[in-house]
Amino acid sequence: MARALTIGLHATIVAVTGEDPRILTVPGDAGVRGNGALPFGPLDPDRHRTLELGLRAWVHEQTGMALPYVEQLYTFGDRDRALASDGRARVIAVAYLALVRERQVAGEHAASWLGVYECLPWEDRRDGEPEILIRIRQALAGWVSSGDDELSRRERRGRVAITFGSGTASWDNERVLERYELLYEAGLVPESLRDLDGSTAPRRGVARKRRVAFGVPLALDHRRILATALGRLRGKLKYRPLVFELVPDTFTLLKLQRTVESLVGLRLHKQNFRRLVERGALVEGTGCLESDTGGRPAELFRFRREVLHERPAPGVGLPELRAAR
Amino acid sequence: MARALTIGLHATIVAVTGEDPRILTVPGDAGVRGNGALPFGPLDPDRHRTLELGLRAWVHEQTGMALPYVEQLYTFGDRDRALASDGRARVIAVAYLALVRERQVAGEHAASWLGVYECLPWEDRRDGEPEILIRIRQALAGWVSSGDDELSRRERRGRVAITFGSGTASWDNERVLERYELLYEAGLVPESLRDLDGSTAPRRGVARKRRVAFGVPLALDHRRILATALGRLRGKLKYRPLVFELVPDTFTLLKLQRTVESLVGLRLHKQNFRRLVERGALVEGTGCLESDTGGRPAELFRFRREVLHERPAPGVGLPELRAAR
DNA sequence: GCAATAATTCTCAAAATGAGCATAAATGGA
DNA sequence: TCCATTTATGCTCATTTTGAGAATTATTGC
Repeated sequence: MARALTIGLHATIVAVTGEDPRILTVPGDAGVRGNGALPFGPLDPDRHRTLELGLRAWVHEQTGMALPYVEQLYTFGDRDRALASDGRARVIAVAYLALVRERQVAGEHAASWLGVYECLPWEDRRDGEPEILIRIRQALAGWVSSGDDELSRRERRGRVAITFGSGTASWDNERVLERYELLYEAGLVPESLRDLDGSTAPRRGVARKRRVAFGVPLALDHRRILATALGRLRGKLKYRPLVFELVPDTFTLLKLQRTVESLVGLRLHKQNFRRLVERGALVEGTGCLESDTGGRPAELFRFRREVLHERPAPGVGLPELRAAR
Repeated sequence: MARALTIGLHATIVAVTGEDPRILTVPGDAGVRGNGALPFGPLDPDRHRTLELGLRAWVHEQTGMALPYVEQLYTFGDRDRALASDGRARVIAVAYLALVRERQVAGEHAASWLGVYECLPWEDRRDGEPEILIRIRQALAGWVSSGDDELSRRERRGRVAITFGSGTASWDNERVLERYELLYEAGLVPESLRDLDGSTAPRRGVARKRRVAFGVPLALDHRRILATALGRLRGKLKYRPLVFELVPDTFTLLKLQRTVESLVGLRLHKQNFRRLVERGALVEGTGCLESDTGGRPAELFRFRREVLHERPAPGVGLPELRAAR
C-alpha cells in the first residue's frame, strides 16, 4: 500500500519597515512550529481550485491578510528534511513569495513580523561585511578540512569559495539559498542536527559535536524557504519593478533606495540610483514635497505604471549592482 | 473523505540539433498522451527520496537517458486544466528542465525528438517575425473585440500588447509562457477547448466556435510546461553558462552562437558575440581547427569551467539581447 | 587565379556606468 | 541673525560597454 501524500502551501510574506525587510510569522507551537513559522497549511483538493488560491486562503485564515502580489518560488520534497510533524505521510512543500506594504497585522491574529536578517544575518552587507562572517568562515574552514580525502576537501573548498566568496570569486548577493544550504550541509545551522535526529540515514560530513549555529532558525524547513525567497527577490528586483509593491503610493527617492538596499543587502550610490530610476522612467514626480527629511525637503514620486506597457524588462536594473564605497 | 492527491514529475529535455532546439517526447497513447508527451510519471513516496531523483528514475525508465543537468521549473496544480486522465484524484504536476547534448535515443525506447518551434512556432524570430504571427494577431484582435464591455476589452488589449508586443511595447523574448497562456485563454490553442469539455465551469471568453489553433499541441498541459521551460532557458542563458550543457566539449564560436540563437529565437551580431564570450573569458581556444566550415577554418574552443569560480553571474549575458539587423 | 564563404581583427560613435563635486533648501542651535 | 548640519538635487568627467560595420585572412571549388 502506497504512502499518503500531502501538499503544504507555505507563504513568505515580505514587507520592508523602515530600513529592514521583515517576514510575517505565525506562532510556533510544539513540534511543527518551533520558533515561529511561515503561514502555511495543506492543500485541500476539494476546496482549493488552484494552489495559489489555497495559499491565499490559508494566509487569510492565519493572518487576516489579503495578498496583493504572490509568486510561486519552489517545490521542496526531500524525504529527509523536516517538512512536517506527520511521520506517516510524505509531505511536499510548495513555497510562495508574497510582497505587501508595511502595515500592522490585525490584532485578532497572533502573527508578527520578524527581521529577515535575524534569520540570515550573513546576508546583510550594508555596513560592510558583518562580523558574523568571520566566525562563519572559520567554521567553514573547519568543515573543509574535515573532509575525508583530498578530493573531498578540494570540492568543499570550491563550494565555499563560490558561495561565500574568496580571493578570486566575489560575493554574489543572489546565492542566498546556496549559502544557507552549505551551512546546512556543514552542520552549522540547528536545522541540520534536528533533521539528523529523526533520520534513518545520517548525513556524512555533518559535525554532530559542533555547537556553533548561525542565525535564528524557523519551524520546519522555513528558513530554507526564506533563503529561496530572498535570493529570488534580489534577482527579480533587477528586471521587474517589484520594489513598488513594497513602498507606499508616493515615496521619496531615498525611501525607495533604502528599500532596495535593505533587500539586496548593499549600499548604493545615491546620485546614480536617482539617475537610474529617472532615466528608466520608472517614476514620476508628484510636485508634493516631504519636509521631515532632516534636511532639504524631498519630492514625492510615484510609480509610473505605464512602464509595464512600454519596456520588456523594467526594473531597478542595477546592472552589476555594485556596492557603494 | 478527502480526495486523493498524486504528484506527477514531468521532464522537458532539451537538446539543440543542428540549428534547432528539440525536446524529447514519448509516444502518446489514447487519453493521457495525445500527441506525444513529455516523459513523466507519478512520484512514488516510498521509492523516490527526492523529487528530482524520482524524475530521473522515470526519465531513465522511459527513454534510457541519464540527465546531466536538471533544474526545477514550476509546479502546476489548477484543477480545471488537463493534468491527467485520472478523474478521481487531484493531480499536481512538478515540471523540470533538463539539458542534454544532441544525441540519439537508444533504439529500444520509443522516444523521439520534436522541434520546440513546431509546438511554439511564434517564438522563432530568427528570420524576422514569422508569418504565423499575422494570423495570431488577427485572431487576438478578434478576442479583444469580443470582450463584454469596454473595460474588459481595454484589459485584453493591454495584455495582448504586453505579451505579443505592439506600437509602444516591444517583443520580450522571455514571456513565452505569458504568450502561450494568452492563446490558451483566448481559445486559440486546442488545449483550451479540450479542457473546457471535461470542465464543470466553462471559462468565460473562450470562443468555442473558433477553429484556428496555432502550433502542434502535446498531451496534457505539456505545451504549457514547454513554454515555461523555454522562457526560463532564455532568461537564464543570460546570466549562467547553460549553453555549454548543449554543445560538445569543443565547438567553434559560430556553433556556439547558432545554439544560443536557436534558443533565444533571434539572430545575433557575430563579431559582438565573439567579443562577448572572449571578453567574459567564458571560453578558451584549443589551438585545433575545424576545416569543414565552408570558408576559412575556425578555431575550436572549449568552455572555461574556471569562470564558475571567478565571477558571480557568467553567462552569454547579452545585455539587452537585441536582434542583429 | 578567382569567386564565394567564413573566420578573425579592428574601428568608431553612442550609451551606460562609477565616482564625486557643487549647489540648494531645510533645521536647530549659538 | 548667522552658522553648522543634513539631506536633496544637479552636473561633470573619465572609463566601460554597446551596437554596427569595415577590413583582412584563410579555405574550398571552379
